[in-house]
Amino acid sequence: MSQKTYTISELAKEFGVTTRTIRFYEEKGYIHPLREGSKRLFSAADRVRIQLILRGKRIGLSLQECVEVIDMYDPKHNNAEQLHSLKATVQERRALLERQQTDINDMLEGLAEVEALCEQALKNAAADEKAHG
Amino acid sequence: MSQKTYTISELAKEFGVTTRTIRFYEEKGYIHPLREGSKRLFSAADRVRIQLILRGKRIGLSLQECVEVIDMYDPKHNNAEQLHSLKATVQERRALLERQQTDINDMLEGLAEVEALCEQALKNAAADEKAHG
DNA sequence: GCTTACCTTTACGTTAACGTAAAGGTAAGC
DNA sequence: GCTTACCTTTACGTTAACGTAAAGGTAAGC
Repeated sequence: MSQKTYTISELAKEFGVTTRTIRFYEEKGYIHPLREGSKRLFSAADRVRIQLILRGKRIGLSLQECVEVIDMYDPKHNNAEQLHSLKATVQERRALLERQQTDINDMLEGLAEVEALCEQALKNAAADEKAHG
Repeated sequence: MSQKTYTISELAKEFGVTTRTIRFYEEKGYIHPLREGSKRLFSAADRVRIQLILRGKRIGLSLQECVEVIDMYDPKHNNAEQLHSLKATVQERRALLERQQTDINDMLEGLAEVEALCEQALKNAAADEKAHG
């Protein structure tokens, strides 16, 4: 049984990006799909990798940073000499992400307040309408 | 008693950005410091606004998006006609931020695992060292 | 066999968010 | 009065992450 593969437009549609975006990622060496003739053939692993890249992007990482984080999950980069520096990188990234969480929480709180104010004002406007309109 | 003001380099230093960044924000109309002769004088309100912009940036908003969110807090934009569209904008932004939180949580979990693996491998390496070195 | 819907490469264009260099004004301290 | 440390404006440069256009190959369906 051969593995399931995907075309470029299938993945583009699934992830809500253009085919240009996916080609760009290959151009930069972030993904390496196989070829069938000249056409790209994406494996399940390619698909997951693109998914991870886009997830990283959503939290504000650059593409470069995305693949750095993703490659941390790859066992072949875990040779003993690099473990110390890898750990440092992970912890640094972690601190940054935790700071982002704080920022997001602050903003969500603020937005909840504004939303409540809006609803109150809308109610008042509606009551006003009823009384005078 | 006159209000406390700040120079451009004071704020740049406090927030860890260059003076160019702050001038750029004014250039784009995101802040409007007063002038004393040709020199910029930043009020406490200016300072807070810059702080909010930088906080927005940290969670991946564009400058434009930052000021849009910030201006939601400004009562003078809350006239009745715009409340509905304002509320929609707020909720949209909120959904996006919550998605980002999910993404960040996923990534933190993954990084915690990798970190644990690293520490284990380092321990093993140290034990190995002791046994054979 | 010809449309239609895909796919390909090459290559120049675009926007955001500043960086950087040039050229100069000003106020404080020795 | 001259250095030092600030401040100013103008203007061209840079990087990331694609967009877009041109020019063409291919496979399926009528």
